[in-house]
Amino acid sequence: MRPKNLEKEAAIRSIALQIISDEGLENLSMQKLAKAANISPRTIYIKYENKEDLLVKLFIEEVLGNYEKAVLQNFNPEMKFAEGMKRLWLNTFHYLKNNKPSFSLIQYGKSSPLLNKAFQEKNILQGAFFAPIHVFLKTNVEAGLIKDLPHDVHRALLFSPIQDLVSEYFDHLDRPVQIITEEVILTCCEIVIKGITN
Amino acid sequence: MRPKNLEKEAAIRSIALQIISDEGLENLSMQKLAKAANISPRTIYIKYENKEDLLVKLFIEEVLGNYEKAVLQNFNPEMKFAEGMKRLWLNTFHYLKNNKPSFSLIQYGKSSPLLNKAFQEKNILQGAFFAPIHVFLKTNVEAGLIKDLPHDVHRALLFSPIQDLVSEYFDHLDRPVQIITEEVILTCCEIVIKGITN
DNA sequence: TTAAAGTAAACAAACGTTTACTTACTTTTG
DNA sequence: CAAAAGTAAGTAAACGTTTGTTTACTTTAA
Repeated sequence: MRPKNLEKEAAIRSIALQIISDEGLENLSMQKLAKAANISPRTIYIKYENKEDLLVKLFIEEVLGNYEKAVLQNFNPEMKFAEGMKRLWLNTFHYLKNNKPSFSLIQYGKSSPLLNKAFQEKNILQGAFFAPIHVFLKTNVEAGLIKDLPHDVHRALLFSPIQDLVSEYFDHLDRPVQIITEEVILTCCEIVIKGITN
Repeated sequence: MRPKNLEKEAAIRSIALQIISDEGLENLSMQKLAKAANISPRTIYIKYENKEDLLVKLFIEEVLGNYEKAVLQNFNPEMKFAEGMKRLWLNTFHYLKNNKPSFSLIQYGKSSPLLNKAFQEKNILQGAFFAPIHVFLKTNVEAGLIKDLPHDVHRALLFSPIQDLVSEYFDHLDRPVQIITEEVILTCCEIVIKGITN
């Protein structure tokens, strides 16, 4: 039996992300993707059931999976609060600024009903993504160091600004000066820490 | 000469938003829109040049225009910082939670290259949206009350959490309890204020 | 009467997906 | 230990639909 060509599978995923990032999710078609990856449309259907299946797997496995890994690198829930937060913020910044296609699909995850639904199901049913962050926040709440709020609210307060700053980073790539530097990120992180700390 | 039927124009816009919110931008087609609005596809092309033109005008004029108006209601840049922030946060929360289709398109504005580009051009060339907020922040920086940062960075720190909380609000509509209440919003607003204040 | 607003029906192009076939590798066989 | 048999991977070309947009015509009110 002829074995699967794993390079082709990888090409499908990375080129799909590329197209979504450059032209938008609404402009990704199976035929365009096949042509760009230099394969037959049929080949995509060997690896994925249909377009929805491709998009959901791309989002959940490829993008969110790697994103989670990158963000949690060298992080552990027993770190001191400020130290842990800075680690998470810097990991997020460094990973996303070098992976624009992933960032684009993550943004679409907040817009597209298809991807949003897929994320919620995965997140609710199988225990959440980013479990160590859950533990980290819970520990710090119990120690009385930070304010007690539902986890989703914590997430909005502590991590939505860094995602917005990454978005600004990409917007500023087309402009004369880059205002979003590692220094700015750390300043912002301190501001967020100051707010949530008791 | 036969006059334009303004009701049809309004129907096109509101039904387009509805479809985008329910099924996603990638599932909005001109023919589907025409059928849902009970008009001929040709009628859309009397009012809009093409699909891009429709989407951009929907986003910039209809959605962002009304959103700006709602957020700035009863706000003025001379308010005390904490008071002004709470006004802006509550206006945002109340408007968006009652206008899910608008919120959906705003989210797409951060993902879709088409809408993102349209927003940046409008925002950079014609003086920004939300000009009174610019003044408000500048005044408070100059008075030494809040930290001095680029405006885009301020925006990420001060307003991205409220948008994320609205997203949580909608996610929790399908669940047994709503955790995002006006009380939670105000608590979060105070946390953000505490962080940015000198 | 005039002219833009509006409709029904159609256009070519592109869509997601499938059919019919070939290729390339593993396993079985003499 | 080669050669034949078997099988999933992969391709080229096509399927019927739907896409964005237009053509040819009708309606409406100044």
